Amino acid sequence: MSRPTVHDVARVANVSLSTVDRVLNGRNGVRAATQERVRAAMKQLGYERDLMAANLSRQRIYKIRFVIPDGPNSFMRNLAAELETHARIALRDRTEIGVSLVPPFDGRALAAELRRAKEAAADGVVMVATESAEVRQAVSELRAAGIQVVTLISDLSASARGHFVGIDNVSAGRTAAGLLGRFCAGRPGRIAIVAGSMLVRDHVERRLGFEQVMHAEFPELKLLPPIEGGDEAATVDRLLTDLLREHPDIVGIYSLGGGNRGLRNALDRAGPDPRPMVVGHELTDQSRVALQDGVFDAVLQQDIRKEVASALIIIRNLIEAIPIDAHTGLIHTEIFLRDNLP
Amino acid sequence: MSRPTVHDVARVANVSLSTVDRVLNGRNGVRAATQERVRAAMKQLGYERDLMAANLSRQRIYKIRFVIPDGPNSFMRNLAAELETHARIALRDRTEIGVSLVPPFDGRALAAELRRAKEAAADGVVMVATESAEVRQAVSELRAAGIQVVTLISDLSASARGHFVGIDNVSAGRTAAGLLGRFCAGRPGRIAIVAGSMLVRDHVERRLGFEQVMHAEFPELKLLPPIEGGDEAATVDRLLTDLLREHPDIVGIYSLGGGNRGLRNALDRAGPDPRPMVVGHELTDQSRVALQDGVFDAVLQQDIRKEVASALIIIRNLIEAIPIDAHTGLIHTEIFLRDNLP
DNA sequence: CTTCTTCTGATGTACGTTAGTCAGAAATGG
DNA sequence: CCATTTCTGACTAACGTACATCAGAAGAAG
Repeated sequence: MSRPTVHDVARVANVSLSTVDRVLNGRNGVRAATQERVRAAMKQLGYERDLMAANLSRQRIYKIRFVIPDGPNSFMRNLAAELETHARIALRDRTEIGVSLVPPFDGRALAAELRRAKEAAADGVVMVATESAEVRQAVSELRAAGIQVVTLISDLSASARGHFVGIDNVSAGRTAAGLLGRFCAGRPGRIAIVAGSMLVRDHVERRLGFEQVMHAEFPELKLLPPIEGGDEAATVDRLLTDLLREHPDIVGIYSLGGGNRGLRNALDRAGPDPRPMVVGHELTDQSRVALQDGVFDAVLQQDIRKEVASALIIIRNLIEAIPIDAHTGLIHTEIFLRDNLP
Repeated sequence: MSRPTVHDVARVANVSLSTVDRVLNGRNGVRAATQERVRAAMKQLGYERDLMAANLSRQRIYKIRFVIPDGPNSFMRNLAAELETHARIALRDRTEIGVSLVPPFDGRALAAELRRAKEAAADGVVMVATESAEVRQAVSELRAAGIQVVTLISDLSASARGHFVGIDNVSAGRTAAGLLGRFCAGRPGRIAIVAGSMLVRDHVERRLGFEQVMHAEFPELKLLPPIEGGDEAATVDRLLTDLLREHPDIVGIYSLGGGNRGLRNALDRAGPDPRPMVVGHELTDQSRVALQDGVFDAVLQQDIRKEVASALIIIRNLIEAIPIDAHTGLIHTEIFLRDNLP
């Protein structure tokens, strides 16, 4: 049996095709009682509109805008590159992808760009969020204008965004602690945390999860307050070099953001005496080499391709009001050791 | 600019719509020279047939058959359940999913079921492979009949399958060794390997990767030959109990298949003296509890939902001869510690 | 140059939906 | 009960492709 069509619905509800169409597309001019009859028929038949036929008919093209941080961060550069290739493929699915770059960790600039997406009449926006009142305000405006918003990689708190696609950053932080704690087994000392900025939620959450498990399971390891390197190699290098000089008893480092090149420089300069164990994030050219050289012991990673693919599926479902499978947006944190590098 | 249509191609190639259609769908009755002109026009315009319109027109429904092992194995039961829910969703994409269960580790039964799928004129088959000449033969027949074949979870060697969806099992084995080796640091002894059957390629590959890294990086740990429990709790229990009695110096266990309930029973019976470290596969109800109780130290896991989703995308692309993104089928091995259980 | 075969073009219908027009029916108000 | 408003039905043309039919053109063979 093939699936029911509008014709079947019309027949069962004892109305004309036009009326079914009016109900289906929320046009006015149908009495409440008749609407009910139509809806009942749809439910009875298990009618689901054929999205392909519908889109074909209405010549629909989904306009999706990605708003992502600019700058030297390798991870974000990979994201931009990934979007390039996706743009071509997505056209097959009637999806047009645009990309805007904004300064990182800058709520105002992000909010301004979001407003621009609104002017451009996008159907949906996918953004790497920075926490700020202005951003939350801009997101509300977008949704009020009927534009769907999905946060990618870094979420917004208490936000009106339709969905989040990315890893569970609290869990990632906990995992990092579980690994780093075990790796440092038997040599108590201090743990340094290198963050990008406490303005982005993913970094905040990773720190939170990390500290939870560290305190609970590895009390012999003392946590230093995080240094904020802005994901820039030079800053990380400088801050970490100072920190290492100040605390010679650092046995482990958790790098929960970018700027890993700076981290490596600082470590190389400090010398290999009792090399601290290092857990980092994001498999980039730098971190991959660092793993192979034994400078990094583990790297936590989110698969950016899968995230982009998920974000596209989710935002299209949001636009079409199709229920979303809870698992679609949940990206697992991958763990790389030297042994399972791809 | 919207994408070009057959009309545009016809205009540019200076032929009629009918001729373009004949070329596009490989019907005969077009001179070679004319075919060339049409193809040139398509390339020049960057024409891509609109799959949605095409499917709408030809009323195509993709018939996909999943052939998976039957039996008490929780992991496979989850897979079956997952397929149930997918079956409903997939209908939206003109995809009809059928499921066949076959006895596990039985090449003959699998081959017979594959032939049945051929009779049923499926468009594609997704199978959890068992290594056997009969199976390879049946797969060849399917492909000769124009039926696409994708292997899921466990691959076929030198096979004619169109694609494999699952984790890199060699890498999974290496990862397991990397973890178990580090966990056993400082207490040399023997390592037990518990497999399901050496007839399925995923188990063979996991063992291979495990032994690679164990020999290379942790030579102080001696590997025992694997026991084959057929993924059945009772058998695993019996074999492992014997093994533990025979070798009191087992410090680590790698369980690369199913039957984890039996493993747990055996361990509980042996008592907690110097509890061996355990790395297992697949997050099921049993293994989750085992992690929480500290009986398991790590669980490697493949996300079956993602695998099913990927398999569907891939087999549809195979059917339509759409190029396949190499990353679509690559499922990452997820690592769960007690700290990052979902 | 004719006859026959092989190509090609023109045309129409269909797929399931959107979206419009217009006439006529039903409900509402007075 | 009539005038007026609000609903409803019948019809039509798209969207991009598939597929069938038939007439006519071009080419090959005689």
